[in-house]
Amino acid sequence: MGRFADVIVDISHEKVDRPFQYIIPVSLQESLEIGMAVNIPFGMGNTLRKGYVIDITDIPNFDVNKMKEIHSLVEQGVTVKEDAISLAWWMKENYGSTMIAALKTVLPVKTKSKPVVKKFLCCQVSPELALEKSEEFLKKHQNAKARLMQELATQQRLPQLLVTGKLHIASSTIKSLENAGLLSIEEESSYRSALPKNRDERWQQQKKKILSTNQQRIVEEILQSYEKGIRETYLIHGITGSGKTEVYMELISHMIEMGKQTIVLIPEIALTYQTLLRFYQRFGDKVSVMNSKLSPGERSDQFEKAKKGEIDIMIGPRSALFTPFTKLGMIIIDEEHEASYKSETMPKYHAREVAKKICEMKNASLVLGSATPSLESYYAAKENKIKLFPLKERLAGGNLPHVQVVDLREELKNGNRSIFSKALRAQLEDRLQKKQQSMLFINRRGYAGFVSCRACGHVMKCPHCDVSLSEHRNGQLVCHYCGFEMPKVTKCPKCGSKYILGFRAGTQQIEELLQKEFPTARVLRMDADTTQNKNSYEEILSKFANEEADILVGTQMIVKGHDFPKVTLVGILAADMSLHLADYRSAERTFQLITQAAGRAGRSSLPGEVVIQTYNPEHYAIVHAANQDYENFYEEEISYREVMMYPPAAHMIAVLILSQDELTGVAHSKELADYVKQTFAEDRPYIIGPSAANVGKISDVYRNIFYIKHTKYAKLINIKNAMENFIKEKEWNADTVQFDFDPMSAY
DNA sequence: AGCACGCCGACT
DNA sequence: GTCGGCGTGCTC
Repeated sequence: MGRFADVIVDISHEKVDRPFQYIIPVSLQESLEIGMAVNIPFGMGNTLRKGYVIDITDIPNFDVNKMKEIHSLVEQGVTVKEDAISLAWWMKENYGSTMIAALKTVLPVKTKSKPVVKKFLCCQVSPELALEKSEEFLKKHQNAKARLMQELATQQRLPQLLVTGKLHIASSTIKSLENAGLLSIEEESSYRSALPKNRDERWQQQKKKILSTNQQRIVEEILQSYEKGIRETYLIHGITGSGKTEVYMELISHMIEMGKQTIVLIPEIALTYQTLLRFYQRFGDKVSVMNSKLSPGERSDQFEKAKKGEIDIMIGPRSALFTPFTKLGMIIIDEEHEASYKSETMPKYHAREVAKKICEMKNASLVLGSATPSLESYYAAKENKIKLFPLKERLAGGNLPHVQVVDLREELKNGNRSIFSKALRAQLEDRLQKKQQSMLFINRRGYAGFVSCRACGHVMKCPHCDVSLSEHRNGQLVCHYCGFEMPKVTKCPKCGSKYILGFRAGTQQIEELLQKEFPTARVLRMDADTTQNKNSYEEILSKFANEEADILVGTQMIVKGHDFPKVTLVGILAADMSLHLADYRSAERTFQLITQAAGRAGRSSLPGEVVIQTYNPEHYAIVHAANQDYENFYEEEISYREVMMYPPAAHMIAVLILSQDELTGVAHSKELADYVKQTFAEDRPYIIGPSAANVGKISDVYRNIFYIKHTKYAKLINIKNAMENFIKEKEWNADTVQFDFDPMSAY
């Protein structure tokens, strides 16, 4: 037992992102272990802060006379296990983040990112009085206060992050205004439980289904090599409706028989009542569910259960990966191509890669499944790095749908300006007569409900971000990036015209048009607007499943994992909407979206029909999606990636420079890119940029971006480390630099 | 992140 | 002179 402890302080800031050494008091000599949460006196005021012990040693690295003692253990603190610390370290190294950010990611029980506790500054006086106060402060040369009051005059409620970021306003200033009664600080959080409280008879346990020979073969092969002690990665390429979930469940039940535990990752959007139901029916109380909206208490309960071995299966989104199972046997990642497996906050890790690492550490196997595998996984399969299992038949009764591609340019030539092509309208008519159901899917990426002036073209934009405001149902104009809100305008601020209107969100417009063209049809709509309350998502789906509607209109969210046997027609209205984003994955994403949407049709003995409407019928993503031909899509897409040096053929880091000041942001990004160019000239990295990011400003923070491409991932890590040092030496205090390895989308 | 120190302008 | 806000630097 050593005398000193290396502690990482719970402050996410590069400046304090290093171990601080503390003396272990006699009272803790016996009990202190690596990974424990401790209270430590920190800074000149010796304020007690939380920290994590990452090492215990006898060698002091700091003047022992100046060293402080650990104050105490954190009551009910979560201890990070040693493997979790080394995992955090691995993530910090591979993705570039602070150690504490990595630790908190690995330690999901803590008040991690999601349990949205947002702080708001609320103005306690009228806007007029606030302006008055602002001028008063200005006269007294109290600039910071004046700026803040001015801001509060225009907006009653400000996110605290915006204030501290935008105006460099120190916490002391906020505090003194709070004490003066001019503002108050409100905290906001939203929680919801994943599991229904009252479970009806459907939650009874059910016996397993009989597997097809194909399914059985996959299960056996994986289990046989598992029993031989072989741990590898498997990719199940199962077309929609081929029964991948049955394979997972069979694998899990064998894991349970062997006394092993399983983590099942599912994209958050697919984590629905029905999915959970299936797992509960099979495994009962051995299953637990993670959900980003669970309260910290509920989360901690779940992990406590997992640690004690009271459950054998954890189902959840990305964060469920860090379930502290002691006897982990397998990690299953369903829909492994989903973009939501990539974290958007630092460290920007990919669940697939971290899962691989966890499997190596804990001696477990990794199973990936998808109808449209990511290029990454399929590439690895082709290179024999992972084992591929195709699952090419639909289960009994289901046949692949017939697909028809409609060229919208032709429709226009023939004078059809409506959203519905002639073919689609005829098909809808037909289904209504036959009393079968249809689904209409709109690819809504990049379609915001923005407000613009019909006279001069002026678009209402957020004053703090480089994005247009969207109109909400309550009439407020809202910024989706920073939460800025303002009342609806009736007059164009630029030209004074009163013809300033919001472009209705796509789905709503389609719903109205459907009602007009098919007055007898019962239409349900599902999008971000109609699924705001807790259960509305389930309500809409079960209404549709009970055939209380003929047509379901929706966005991305309707294509996920639901079986509606009576659906025989799927219409994809704007298939190429996502094709022209400046983004190397746009073809892949379009292919996936169309394939998944098309897979909704013909899930029973009734034949299915899919109508794809597009302006680019000859684009390979659309052609191959129409043929449900993954293989050829892959070949074409991978050769493009190879030529262009995009992942997975090569690797790439996106370097995002966030700055308070526009000009220094541009200067720093250029400086950093030049540094890489010069220092690593002989490694010949391929550098794109720097330039302003797509969204050039969020919450008054300017965003500049450049990309570095190289065939060797390890080389990119070297470059990242060098950049980190460069930034540290340059002391760019006002800037933050974020790294994103093999990004999922353009910045 | 948050606390203390020190600079600098305003007021006695 | 001195009071007090605001920026800067440091934290085992």
